[in-house]
Amino acid sequence: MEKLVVIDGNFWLFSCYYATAAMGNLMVNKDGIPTNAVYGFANRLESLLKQDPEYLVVAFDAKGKTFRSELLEEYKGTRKPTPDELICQFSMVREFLDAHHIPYIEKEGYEGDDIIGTISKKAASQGMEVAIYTNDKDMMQLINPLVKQYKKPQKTNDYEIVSEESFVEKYNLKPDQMRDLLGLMGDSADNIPGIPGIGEKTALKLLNQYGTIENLKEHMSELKGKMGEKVRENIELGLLSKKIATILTDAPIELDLAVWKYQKQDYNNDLAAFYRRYDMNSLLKRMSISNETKPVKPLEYQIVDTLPTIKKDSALVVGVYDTNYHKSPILGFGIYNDQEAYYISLEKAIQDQGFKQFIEDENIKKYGYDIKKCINACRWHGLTIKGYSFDLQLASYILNPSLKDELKIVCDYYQYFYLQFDEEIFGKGAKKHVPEESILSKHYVLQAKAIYELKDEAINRLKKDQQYDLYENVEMPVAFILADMEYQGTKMDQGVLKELGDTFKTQIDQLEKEIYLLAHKEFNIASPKQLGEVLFEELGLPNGKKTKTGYSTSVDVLNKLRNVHPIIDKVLNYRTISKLYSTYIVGLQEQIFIDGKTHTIYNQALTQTGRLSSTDPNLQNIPVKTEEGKLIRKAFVPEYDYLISFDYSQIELRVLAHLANVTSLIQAFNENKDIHRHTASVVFGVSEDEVTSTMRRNAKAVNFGIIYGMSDYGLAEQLGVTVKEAKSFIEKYFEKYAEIKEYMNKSIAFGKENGYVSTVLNRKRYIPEINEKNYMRQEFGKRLAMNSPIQGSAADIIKLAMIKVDQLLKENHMKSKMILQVHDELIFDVYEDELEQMMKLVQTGMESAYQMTVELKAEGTYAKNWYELK
DNA sequence: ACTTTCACG
DNA sequence: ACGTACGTGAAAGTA
Repeated sequence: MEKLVVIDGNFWLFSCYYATAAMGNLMVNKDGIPTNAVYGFANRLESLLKQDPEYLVVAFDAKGKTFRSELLEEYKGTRKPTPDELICQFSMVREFLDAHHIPYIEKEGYEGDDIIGTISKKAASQGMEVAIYTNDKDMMQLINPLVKQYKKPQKTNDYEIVSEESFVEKYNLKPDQMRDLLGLMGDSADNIPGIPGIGEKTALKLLNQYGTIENLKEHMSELKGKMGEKVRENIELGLLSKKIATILTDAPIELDLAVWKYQKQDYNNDLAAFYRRYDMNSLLKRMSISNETKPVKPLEYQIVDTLPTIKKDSALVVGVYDTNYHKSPILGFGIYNDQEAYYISLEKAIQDQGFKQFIEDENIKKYGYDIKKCINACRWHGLTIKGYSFDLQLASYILNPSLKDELKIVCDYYQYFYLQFDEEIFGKGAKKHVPEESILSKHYVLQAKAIYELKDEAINRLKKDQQYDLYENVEMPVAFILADMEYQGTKMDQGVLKELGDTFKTQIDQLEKEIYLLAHKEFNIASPKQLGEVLFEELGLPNGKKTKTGYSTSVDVLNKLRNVHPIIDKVLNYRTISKLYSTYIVGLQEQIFIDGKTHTIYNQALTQTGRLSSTDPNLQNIPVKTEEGKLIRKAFVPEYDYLISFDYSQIELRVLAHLANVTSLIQAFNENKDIHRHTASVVFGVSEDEVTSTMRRNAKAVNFGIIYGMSDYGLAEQLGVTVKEAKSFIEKYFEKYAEIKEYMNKSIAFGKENGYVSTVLNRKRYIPEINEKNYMRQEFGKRLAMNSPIQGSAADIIKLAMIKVDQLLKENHMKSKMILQVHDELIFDVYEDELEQMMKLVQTGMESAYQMTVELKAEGTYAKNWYELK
């Protein structure tokens, strides 16, 4: 039997919206447009399509009034206004269906229900089965032996099927009587009155006896008591309600089965474009995984055991299997230029002279994607790649730092759609595996081809945006420096870690016992849920903040309770030590290679501001603020003789002084003053000698706050003062430093106008939030506009410093090595006989990295381990 | 896979 | 009246 699937479009869209919007995390695309409802809709549709429906159509409510509101003014009158974030998705879902080539119907003057009613009646009269996808209980009146309702329960993704049989069983009524039932009992969702005083139970009883409201009217004189009175009084309202609850089955709509016939497509470019436009990457991914015949650029290549002589510049892809490329296998290499295309496996490549000649010839330029990864992965296998001259990842990151790091996504950004996700080739999670060579080789050669073909486009875009200099003369050189730093690694003293770990472990055990004693029970202290229950329910401590899931037990909450109960101090202490133990003792120990060093991975194409980030392990957040945490740093030792560390003094404030051209700040910096003291003296109107420690502390907080685009509330929270006091600090500050106020306003205006802000080296950050309607998001956008140029320019400067210092080290033939970068700090592993010279070179390099109206100042020390530095 | 917490600049 | 400081990564618990 033929089957027609009808989707209640409005119901789906609303339920998808509220299912996720209620969680408070509204999904948006890159431009800040909410997409959650359409995303959910698309997900539901995709899983439905897996069952290959024969005929499929979606029904929507049309704009404007229907006959129902003519009959009853207050119809649907109690509905909350539809949120703006959903309204904008009405047209988006139609755009989605158009892209998907799925037909939909809307008709002025009719609701989606009436459309569904009409077409299910017509289809059933032709002997077709009909499946109506909705949870709306009004719709149950349409059920008959051929028409079934498919309701989606909240939790599962399976549908509950309501057939005529199951309906009768549940209500002891015919589906058609649903109209009478609603007419009698009313419907609060649609604000249909029904007969006041009659609820579901009475209505069912009456219908069992009289069948319809019309028949009830004939016999209503028989009814006794209060109930009889109510019925007689409002029977007309009941009839009107029934009329409103009746779904039309004769709307002017034709069965258009030829159009509704569902045709499965192998690949749909419109849909792919839609998913990309709204950042629905998982759907995009699923779409490409589910089909095998999507267009792939014709590709001819050879799988070779020995590489022929290559003379031309080529794209070179190194097939690194795991995310940590310092210990990952390499599967093989893809090589492409406009005349040749090869794949060679690692095994063959290692033994092949042709391959060796190719990668080591620096005159043959190579183009790659994440060249630092390629270079270092190869080094661990004894292969040296020279002549990498282009990195598509870095180029794309400069063009837009918000791009995701996967090559396929980046290629899509250039409208180059011929690649597959790594996940499609290798699978994910536990199912990740190496595919057969034909698939693998094709993937890598296609990637090489993409890089080769996109190189000029990327460079042209960089030049057009005047960002080529930043790419070519900053990011590219930094990539090579970082490669060396990572490979060089950081020597670890494992004895120190072991000993410190034992101490921490003892302390943890001790604290654990004490906490159990104070709590009168044993529980998992590391579980915020259990801890919250113990503190705020069992011990009855005053609870303040709540999180989405329960009580907040974070430091700032617990700190306020320190004097209330002795358990708090123990818990805080337990937290600190456990953190140190698990993250820094155990975590670091796991990351030490057989050479006794850690080899971190710097992500150079991740942060939105231009900073680096560090993983595996993260060496940019080694404890320093508390004494016990700082002890971890004793484990970081030189491989050679000493460690040197130099850090920029107040680089972000100096950048701000420069960008905003703040005369008095510039002067204070150039006179080498204590900047927070200076600020305090300016803001509080006293001489620098008269600045108290509180004044300095407040000024310092305001100085930091300024960089973050501070709010009075945020500052108050930070300083532990009232919002009013915080506000007056800020006002005074802006009064004294009027240039800063002016600069911030200018930044915001620029961001609004252009959709991005930029740094001293023309690094851009796009800020779609700044033009959103949502107040909170817009404010966030403004803070980004204020903060990003400052944080980003500081990041630019230290990158310049790295290049400069690296150059100085080379010119002076130093054997010492740069090993770490921590945002405003550079750390070196140095030989004793170079110590003095290194101290000078590093300082010079850092201080002369970039010319501003403010001088740059770098301060440094040397020591036998990281703990002793500074 | 997500949330909470906490380490850093 | 809203609800709030910028940028990160790792571990553990929860679902």
